[in-house]
Amino acid sequence: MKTENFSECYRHSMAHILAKAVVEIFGKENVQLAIGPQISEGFYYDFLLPRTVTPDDFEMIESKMREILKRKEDFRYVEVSREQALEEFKGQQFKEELIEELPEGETISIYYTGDDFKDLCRGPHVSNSAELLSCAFKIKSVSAAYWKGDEHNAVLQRIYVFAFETKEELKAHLKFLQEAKERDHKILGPQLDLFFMDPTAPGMPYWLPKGWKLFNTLLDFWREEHEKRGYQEISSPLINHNSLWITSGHWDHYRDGMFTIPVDENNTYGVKPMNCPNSIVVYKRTNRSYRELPLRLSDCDVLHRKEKSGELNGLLRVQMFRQDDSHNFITEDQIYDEVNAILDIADLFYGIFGLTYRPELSTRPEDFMGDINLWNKAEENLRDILNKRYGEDGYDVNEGDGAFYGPKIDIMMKDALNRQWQMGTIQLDFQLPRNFDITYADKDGTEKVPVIIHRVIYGSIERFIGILIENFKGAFPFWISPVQVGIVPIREEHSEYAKEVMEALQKKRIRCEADFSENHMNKKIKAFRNYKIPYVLVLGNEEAEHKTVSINIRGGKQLKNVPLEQFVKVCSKMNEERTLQLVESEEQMK
RNA sequence: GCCGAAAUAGCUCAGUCGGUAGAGCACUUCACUCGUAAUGAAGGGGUCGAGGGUUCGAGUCCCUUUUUCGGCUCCA
Repeated sequence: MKTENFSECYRHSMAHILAKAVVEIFGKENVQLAIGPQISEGFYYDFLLPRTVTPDDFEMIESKMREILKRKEDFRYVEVSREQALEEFKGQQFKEELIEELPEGETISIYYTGDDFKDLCRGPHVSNSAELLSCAFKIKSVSAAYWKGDEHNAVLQRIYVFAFETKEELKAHLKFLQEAKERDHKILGPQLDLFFMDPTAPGMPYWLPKGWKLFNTLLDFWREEHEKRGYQEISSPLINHNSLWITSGHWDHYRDGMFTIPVDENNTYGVKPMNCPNSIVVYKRTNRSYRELPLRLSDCDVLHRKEKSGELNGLLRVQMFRQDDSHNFITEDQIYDEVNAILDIADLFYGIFGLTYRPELSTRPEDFMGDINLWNKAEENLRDILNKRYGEDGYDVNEGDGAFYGPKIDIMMKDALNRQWQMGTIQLDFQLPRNFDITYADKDGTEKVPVIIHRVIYGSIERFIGILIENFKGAFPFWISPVQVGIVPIREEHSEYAKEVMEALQKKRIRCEADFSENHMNKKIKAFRNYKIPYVLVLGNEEAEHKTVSINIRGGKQLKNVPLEQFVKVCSKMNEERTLQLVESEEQMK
C-alpha cells in the first residue's frame, strides 16, 4: 500500500535511507548528520565524515541503500519535547544546533527508520521503506558544502542523488542531461569558432571573427533601439585612480572583486568592475537642469571583476565582460515611467529571441541607506509596474534582498541545465548620487539630488551569448548568424556564377562565404553544415543557366532552383525584420 | 577559497604491469572535375598543462602548481 502523498515525500524518505547507509558504512560515532532536503531532481544529504567520499564509493553506498530498502522497515513518527530531542541527538552537533534554533512552541518530531536509525524531521514520510523499492536512484556527485551555506562554518560533504518514482523517469532525466551537454555553449562556442579561452587569461574570452560578428550584431540592434529612445552612448576610462573608487565606495566594499594596478608608491589604480562612477563623472562635468532629465548615458565598455577560483563558468561567469549598460539620471517623480519604459525594452529584446524570463523584485534590506519614504514610494512603484505587466504570479519577490542603495528588478533566465542566471537588471540607486554629490537645478531653482537607475537589458553580452548558444543549440536565427549563407560551386567552372551570387548577397549586406576550393562538393557542404549556417547554396550548370540557387536549409530540407533574386529578397527581409524562424517553405521562396 | 573529477596532435580520444607515443577527423601534396553529410593515395604534425621528486628508465608512480568542469542557491 502506497503512502497517500507518496510523490511529495519519497525523495525525502530516500534521503533518510542514504543517511542510514552512510551511518552503517562509516559507523555511528564517525558520522555527523547535517540536513538532507529533497530538491528538484532528487535529494542531497550533508555529512561530516572521517574521510572524503569519492566516486569510487558510490556503488558501495548505492548497494547499501538497496540492502536497507529490502529490510522493509517502518518509518515511525514520534513527537518529543525539546529536552528529549536534545537527549536523543546528543553528540550530533548540527542536530543539536537545529533543535536549539527551533522556535518556541513548535512541534519537534523524530522519524525512525527501523529501530537503529533516527533523524530529526518534520516529515512527511512513506510508512515503510518497501514502498521505495520501485523508485529509481543514482548517486550524482559529491561536493563540499558549508554548514548553513556560510563559508566560515564547517565544511561538509554533500552527496547528491538523483531520485525518481520510476526507472523511466530517471532514464529520461539522464537523457535530458546528455542532451544538455549537446547544447553546452562551452563546447559549441569553440566548435563554431565563436570564442575560446586561454589559460593565461582565465574567464576572459577571446572573440573570434564569427563570434565577434554575432556580438556586434547584438550591439547594433541595441544601439539602434536605444538611440530611438533617447539614450546617448559614451565611453570612459577602463582604469581610474583609486580616489574615484574610494568616493564611490567600491574601494571599501568591492576591492576583493577588483583588479588593481599599483603605479608607484603613492598611487594605485583600479580596473573598473562597473561603469557607474565614470558615468557620474560625465554627469558632473557641467551643471544639470531638470530639463535634461531623464539623462540616459549608455555605454558598453569592458569590465573586469575578479572571481573566486572555482566560480568561473564558460561565458556565464567570466572575469572580463561588457554590459549593455546605461545610467539613467532621473527625478524621483520619474521612477515609474522610466522603469516601465525599460521593461518595454526588455520585452522587445527578449521577445525577439523568443526567450522567456522571470522578473525578480528585491526589496529594502535591513542595512539600507537613505530616506525610508523614498524607498517605500519606489518599491510601491516597482510592485505596481510588475503587477500590471506580469500579474501577481508572474514575478518573484525577494524581501530584504535589495542592495543597500536601492530596490531592484532582476531578469532571470535558465541555461541548458536549468541553472538560473541573472541577465538584465534594473537597479534604483539613491546613494551613489550623494556619494558624488551630484545635483540638478529644479524648476524653482533649488538644487535637487537625482536618482540613478543602473540598467542592463542583455546583462553581460558574454552571458547573453552563452544563453543564446544553449537556447538555439548553436543554430541561431538568421539575422544574428555570423555566416548567413554558404556558397558551394560544384566545379571550378561554376566559380564565376558563384561570385555573381555572392556579390548579389553582399550588396544587400547578407553575410556569406563561398568555398572555391577544389574539394568535392559534399565536403564543402559538410563544412558549412558543421557551422550550422542557415542556408547552403549549391550552384552548378542548372543554377547558372537559369540564375537560380539550390538551397540546403539548416535542418535537412532542400529547395531546388529558387530564383536568385527571390532568395536575396527573402534573406533581406529576415535581416530587416529580425525574424526568429528560418524561411523554409517553397511558397515563401517563390 | 572548499570537495570531487579532468588536462596526451588543431579537434575527439586510445595508450595494459613504468620500457622512450597511436587512431579517426582536420591540415599539406598528388590523382579524381564530381548534383547533396566522409573519393583514393601519400605526407607533415607531440617538451603527454607546468615545475620538482622516485627510478637504470616516467604520459604512466609521488609532491607542488596552473587551467577547466560539476557542486558549494532548493533547509529539520
